[in-house]
Parts: sequence; structure tokens; C-alpha cells
Amino acid sequence: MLTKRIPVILLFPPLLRLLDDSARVFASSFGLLISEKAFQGLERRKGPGSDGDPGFAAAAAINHAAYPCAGSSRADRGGGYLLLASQGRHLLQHINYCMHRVKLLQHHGVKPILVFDGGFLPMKVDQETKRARKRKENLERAMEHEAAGNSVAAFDCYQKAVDISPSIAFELIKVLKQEKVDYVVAPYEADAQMTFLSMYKHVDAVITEDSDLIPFGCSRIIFKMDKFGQGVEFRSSLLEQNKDLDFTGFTKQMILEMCVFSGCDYLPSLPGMGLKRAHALIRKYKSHEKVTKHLRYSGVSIPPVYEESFKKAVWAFQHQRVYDPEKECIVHLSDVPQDIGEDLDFLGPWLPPDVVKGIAKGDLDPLTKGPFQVETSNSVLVVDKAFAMENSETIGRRKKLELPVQKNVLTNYFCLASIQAKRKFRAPKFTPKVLMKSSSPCSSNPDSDSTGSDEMPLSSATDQSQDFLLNSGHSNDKLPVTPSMEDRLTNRSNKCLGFPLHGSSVGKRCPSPLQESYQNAVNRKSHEHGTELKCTSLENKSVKRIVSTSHFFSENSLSEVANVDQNIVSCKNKEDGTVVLNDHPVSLGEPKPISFLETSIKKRKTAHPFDLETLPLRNVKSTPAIAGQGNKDENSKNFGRDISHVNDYSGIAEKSMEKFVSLMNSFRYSSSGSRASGLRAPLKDVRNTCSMRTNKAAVDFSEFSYKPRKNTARVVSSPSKFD
DNA sequence: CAACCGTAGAAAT
DNA sequence: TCTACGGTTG
Repeated sequence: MLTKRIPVILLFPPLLRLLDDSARVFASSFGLLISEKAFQGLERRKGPGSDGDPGFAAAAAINHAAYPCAGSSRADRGGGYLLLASQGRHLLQHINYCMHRVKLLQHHGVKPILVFDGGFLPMKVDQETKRARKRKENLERAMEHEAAGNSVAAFDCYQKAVDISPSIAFELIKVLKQEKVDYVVAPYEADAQMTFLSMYKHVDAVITEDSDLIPFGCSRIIFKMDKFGQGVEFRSSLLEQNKDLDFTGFTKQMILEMCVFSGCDYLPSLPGMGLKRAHALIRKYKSHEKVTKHLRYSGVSIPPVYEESFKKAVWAFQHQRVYDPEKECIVHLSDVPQDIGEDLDFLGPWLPPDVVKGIAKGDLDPLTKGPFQVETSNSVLVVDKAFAMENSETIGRRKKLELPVQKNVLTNYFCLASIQAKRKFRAPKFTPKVLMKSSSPCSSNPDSDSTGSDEMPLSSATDQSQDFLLNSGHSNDKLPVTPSMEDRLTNRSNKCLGFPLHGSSVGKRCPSPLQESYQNAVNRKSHEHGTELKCTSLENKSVKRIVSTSHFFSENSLSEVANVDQNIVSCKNKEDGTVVLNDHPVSLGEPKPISFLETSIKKRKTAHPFDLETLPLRNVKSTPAIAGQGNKDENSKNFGRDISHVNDYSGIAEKSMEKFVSLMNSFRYSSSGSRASGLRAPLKDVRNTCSMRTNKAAVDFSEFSYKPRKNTARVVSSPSKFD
């Protein structure tokens, strides 16, 4: 998983752990934006390809990586073709996995937009070249091993020498084009791009594994979404209600500075400075200037460069260059301040509109800014062959497809907790009126009580993926498409957004037998999740672009899910007879009391000093969302604030949180238990003999000393550059 | 000085 | 995720 490879990112998951109230387990699938990182397992390693030649030119790397496969267990299949196919299998797994997620979201009426990483930010080039160097070393080592006849060791090194993610992205984009799923390749970082889309309400939420989205200021993030569509939701608006760390009075700026202090991609943290200390310091001194001042005053020697680097890191979070799909040009995430200086290249060099557009569409290599060097036809061939091979294998033996499993234990923990909670979860008594009209999946199906059917979604997920595979494999022979409301809707939304691609649209083919089996599986799953579907539809009131779910299911008249989902769509239509984006699907009446919050949050509920309005929202409106009324714009703008639906998840959330908190209680922050709280005076004037953690942005901390420890001397990196 | 805490590196996956 | 370590608290 990505976070294991990049220590810098590791620094933020602790923050995630500390979020309880604002990070809630949600039990329905929603959210509109998927980062490729959400599909973990997708990236074994982030960064350039071997030989310092980064990015998408990974096809060459595939050859290298594939080569040792011949010597491995797959040798029996023989030949170079197999080598590539073997790699293709990996590609396929990832693509398959991604598409499963896409379909899952689409099934729940969510329109995903996949966001890919683009070029490197100058600030990160150091890291990337280091990674590239390591890969090169591994490649050389692999060749040595190979020459020595040690194929196992060689294979190991070959694996380390390869960056497969660009090739996955490249192939995935092809599939996305075929499937008419929206995507966008960021000019630089996907995180910034996703934040941009979220900020300007092109999407309602971001699904990702990367907690960098928090310092970026993304207001609604869904972490660790599993294959059931469950995950942990983060809302910046609920941050104040967090218990483990007290964020009351924190502005977005403070959160950002806290994160930078504790270490980020753009700036390594000071030794001994972790999230807790950063939090305590920011809490007390409010701004990074005052914090550094205080640290210096306390005798900590901080290099003069630090403040400048700190500012740059903050700016990189705030003003990074991203692609504006509306204007079809490169823009800053937010307007740059005056004092930022002349040279803005550290935010990502400016790019001409045609280039950045080409990159966004996946037509241009974000690194070379030119056409891809990859031999497309070949790779297609390889992948197609791999598809065929995979299919014959999986269908023939009905072998369980090896989807990348979420290995993160925290994730698993959450999912487990959610599943456990789900077993005991009963339909909320409160049901939206509109939904009552149709046959509810819960009421009509005796199995809707999900007890004991946990394996089901698993297998259905597998089926689904396989089915998808099959379809993709034959995706050239597309069946006639009938124009529909959804199509119009789709076109419209695309037009207005200017995304590279089309609208979503899954179910435009006649259901194949496999598809039908998938449908059945989905239906069964839907029954199981009946109540959650209702929640989903509740959620959807704030979802900006709901497309095609009903279409998908309308071809399967048996689907009760379809009824529900169609209801949503029909509600969307009812205002003026045409499909309206951003409309409320259901009328909820009075906002419900928030039981979850009431029970688990004792903190005061004051006006939010956490200043959401500091964000450069284009359509800012402070009117609180009132469920069931208001115009469409308001709905989408205020989605982050209407938490009435929380009611429905309370059981799940409490259950999960209870376990979560007990597991994570080592992180408990109690204001009364003074030990952890408050500021610890750092050790004074002790020379920091240790080296810095290595793979971070290059900042010279040779002068710096802060809470040094003996054991830090064990750090491997030889600080030659600090000499 | 025991108990506890946060950080950081190693190990496992 | 696990664990060792140095540091703080009372």
C-alpha cells in the first residue's frame, strides 16, 4: 500500500486515528470522487519508472519485471508472451479491482470521477529521484542475481525495480474510456486536484486512502472504503466535535500548519515533533510563526531555512496548480497571496491550456508533456490476451478472483466493526415518505435482515468483477444504446463540467447471463443492505450528480433496488419534468435530532470558528441545508452540513466507534489527564546528532536540535550532506 | 521510580 | 501494526 512506501504520508494516518466523531463509519456508498489511491493495491510504489525516467514510460519497466517470470513458476507456460501476460495479470487485477469499485459506486447511484496523479511537483522531485535511484539499484542487483543464476533473488529485485502504477493508470484509463467513466489526470498531484474538485463542488466527496486530503482542506473525505462501500467519513465541519484531539477553535489554517509541523510530503518534521506535539503547539500559539518563535525561545535551534520551507509547504497545500475542467486550463487551488514571491514554479509550473487539457484527458504524458511513448496496440494486445486468459481461468474453475485485499488493519477493523454492527442493525423506524411509496427492499424481502450472510457480498463482488472482465473483454461489440433521460443528464453534466469523458453508464448493454448473476448478487446484497440503501437515498439528496443507476437496474425489472433508485431519479425529475441535477430526491420533513452526536458528543456545539468560509468557494452560501426544500444549488453547497442522516447510522457508528476508540485508546487525549496534554518543554541545547529521516524534502537541519534521543543514532541514513 | 506517553523505526503483510 | 526507547509526571 502506498502509505507504507512513503513515510511522509505515514505521518498523517495517526491524525485519522484521532478523529472519532468527525470520522464516522458510514454504511452506505456515496461520494462522487475517487482517487486512484482509493483502490489500494493499485500502487505498489508511487513514483517514476526505473532509470530515472519516470511515470508512464513504464511499459519498458514491465518488460524488465516480466522477464524473471519466465524463470519463475510460470515458466511452464513459456515464452515472452507469457511474461507480458503475467504482468498483464497484475494489471488486470488492479483494473478489475478499480472497476469493481466504480461499479459499486454506480450501483449506489454515485457517479465516480477517477483522479490520477500527474507530473511531479518540483518540491518532490528529490524524493522521486531517490526512489528512481533505488529502483535502478534494484534493477542492477536483479541483473547480477540473474547472471549468477539466482532467479528467486533476481525476481525479488526486479519487482522492487518496477513501478507498475503508471502502466496501471494508463491501462485503466483505456478501460474507463470504454466504460464511459469520468476521470481526470491531474497536472501534478491528485490530492490537490481532488481538493479542487471538491472545493468547487464538482464533486460532493472524495474517496481516498491518503490523509493528505485533510491538510489540503477537503471538507468531506471518505477513507478506507471497502468493497462493500463502507468506510470512514471525515468532515471538516465536524472536526470540532472530535474527542481524542480537541480541535475547537482550530481554523483550516491551523489544521494545515499542524499537519505540516508533524511532517508532510513537502517538509520533514522536526525531530520529536509528531502530531500530538504539533497539535498542542498550534493549539497554544495559533500560528506557525509563533510556534517556531516559541521553540527558538525555548532553546530549540531551528535552521533559518525552516520558516521559509514551512511557508512553501503551506502554500503548496493551498495554492498548488490544478486543472480546472470548466475553464479547461491550469489554475491555482486558491488565489495566491501577494507575498508568495515571483517564482511560482514550486506550486507546479504553469502549462498551456492545450497541454494541461491533454494531460487531463490522458492523451499526453504528464511528465514529458508529449504523447505517450507506450506502444498502445501492443499493450492492448497484451491486456486483451490477459483478459482472455484470466477469464477462461476464472470461469472455468470458478476460482476466487484475487482482488487486492485491504491490508490495512485499521481499515479491516473498521470494516469488521461495521459488519458486526450491520448484523445488529435494524431498519430505522423513520423512513422517507417517498420511499415508503415503493416497495422497500427491506419490507419485501425476508432476507433483508442481514444475519449471517457476510460471505455473500464477497462472492458477489467477485462475480461482479469477473462479469465486468468478461464485458470488458468484449467491449468492442457494444450493444445498441437507447437514449434516455440519464443520457441527457449525463451529457448535460459533462458539458457543464467539461470533464474529459462522458457520463457514467453501466447498464447500457443487455444483461449477459453473467451480468444477470451479478444482478442477482447485487439484488441480494441490496436486500441485505436494505436499510442502508435508504440511507443512501437520503444521502443522495446532497449528491450532485446521480446518474444511471436506475438505468442500470431498469433492465432488470425484478430489482427492487431499482425501485428505490428509480424513485430517487423520479423525484429528481418531478420538479419540472426534466432531470434536474442536484435536486433533492426525497423530502425528509423536519431535520431529525442527531442521536449519534447527542450520545457521543458532549462537547458544546458553538458556532464554528473552524472557518469554512475561508475557502475560496465559488458558490458559497451560508444558509443551512434544510432537508427537503431549497433549490438544487443550495443542496449541493450545503451537503457538508446537513447531518440529519447521521441518525440512521448511529447504531453502526457507535458500535464501531466504541471498538475503535478502545483499540486506539493509546491515543486518547484527555484534557484532564494532563500528561499528554499541553506543551512539553523541549530539551534545551542538546545537539541533534542524529540524522534526519531520509526520504523527505531536502532541508538542512544540521543546526537543529530538538528532543534528541540516543536511539536516533541508529537511523541508517548517513547524513553526509549534513556534514 | 513506576506508570505512562509520543515518536520513530522495524517487522509484517 | 508492533515495539523499543527516551522522556515526563506525580
